[in-house]
Amino acid sequence: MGKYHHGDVRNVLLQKAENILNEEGPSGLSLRRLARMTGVSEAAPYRHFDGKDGILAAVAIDAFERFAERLENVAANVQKHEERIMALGAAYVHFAVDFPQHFRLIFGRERPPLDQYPELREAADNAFDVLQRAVTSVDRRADMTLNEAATAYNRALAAWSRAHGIAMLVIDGMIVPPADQELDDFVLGLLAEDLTAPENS
Amino acid sequence: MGKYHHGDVRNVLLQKAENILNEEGPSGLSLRRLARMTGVSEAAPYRHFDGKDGILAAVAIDAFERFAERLENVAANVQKHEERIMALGAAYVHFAVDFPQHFRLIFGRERPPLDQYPELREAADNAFDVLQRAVTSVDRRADMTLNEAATAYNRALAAWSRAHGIAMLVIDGMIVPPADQELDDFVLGLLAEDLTAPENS
DNA sequence: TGCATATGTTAACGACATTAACATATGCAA
DNA sequence: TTGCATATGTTAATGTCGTTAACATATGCA
Repeated sequence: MGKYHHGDVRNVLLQKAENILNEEGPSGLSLRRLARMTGVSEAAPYRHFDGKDGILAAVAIDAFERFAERLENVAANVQKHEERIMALGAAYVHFAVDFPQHFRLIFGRERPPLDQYPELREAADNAFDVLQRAVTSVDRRADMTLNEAATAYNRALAAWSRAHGIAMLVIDGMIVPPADQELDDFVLGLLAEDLTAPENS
Repeated sequence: MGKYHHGDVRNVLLQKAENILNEEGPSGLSLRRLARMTGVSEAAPYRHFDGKDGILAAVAIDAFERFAERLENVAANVQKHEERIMALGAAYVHFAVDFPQHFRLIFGRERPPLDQYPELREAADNAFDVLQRAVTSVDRRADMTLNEAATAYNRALAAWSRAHGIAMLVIDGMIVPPADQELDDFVLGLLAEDLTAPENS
């Protein structure tokens, strides 16, 4: 009785899911609506994905890959260590601003559990590896003492935390970047602030 | 026909809502379940709150107040400017770790719109005022130039961003604080890292 | 005492995620 | 080519949710 849809339903679903996520976030993404928009029955998505979490996992994998790609590009194109850390931070925030919902998805509580989606775990690990390698690369010398290694690790965490905080506060609207300044410049300025420095910057 | 519940339903609902939120987050908080747990009909909460957002707003107000209270305590008890910034950052993260769901609620996308809940807006503004005043207090001199004022503001933003980033990454499990170290010490170490400093810390 | 209002209740509506039972298309083996 | 296992659809059902309407009872004040 029922007419069949053309092929490639999986990709169409995934594409529309990305669009909806971008506009309304994970809670606005309804499988039924998604199915209706795709012109397919309401149960069809379950043939291609492991329920709602399955779709979110697929979108998150995509997001992680694009995220890692951007970071890798930046890391490869900036030679000096300090500049690279800064450039990475700016790219980190820029990605969050460009794809706020994707950013929230890969970090927030709505992300499907990594244990249940091995590919998702892989994508996540890869993205964070890129980040950490790029930040600590210069410090990874064979003759490092344990203490030096720990310091390098702490520097990576500090850089990451700062970029993450700026990204979060900006996409949540708690920080409004000045309109008369490039986003990257604004971010670079914040990253470079040293809280232990004397009063006058 | 129906038996009536005793008085003070509003507070009982609010209390249970806090508990559920702590354990399962905003999406796990269902009005119907909440009503059932309270031993009241499924429509009763609507007599006391403006739907689900209304309950979340009430919880968020509470969270903002406790948050501001902690920050104020710290700010009042640390005299030296740099130390105060650091102590505030540690308290900020500590609150997030103690009440991760509350922290997420007051910052995240699930927070009810401030426009629709004036008391919520007030609570939010107050909390951020406490923060910003404490961070910039020393810099608020009458003879400040415009440039100096901008710098002070940037320092506040930088401090806030860093603490926020650490808080988020820790409660999301992306950063695992070392077990052999006090949380506050770990946070203080991260906050003090200067990314522009030479390699050896 | 009487009545407006606050506070409850039941019952309904529509959206949702998920699953079971069933139907059709597709590709590979004989 | 035929036949069948499997992939991919469909419809229909279950149970949850937020919300609201219609109705019932308690409370406090004129």
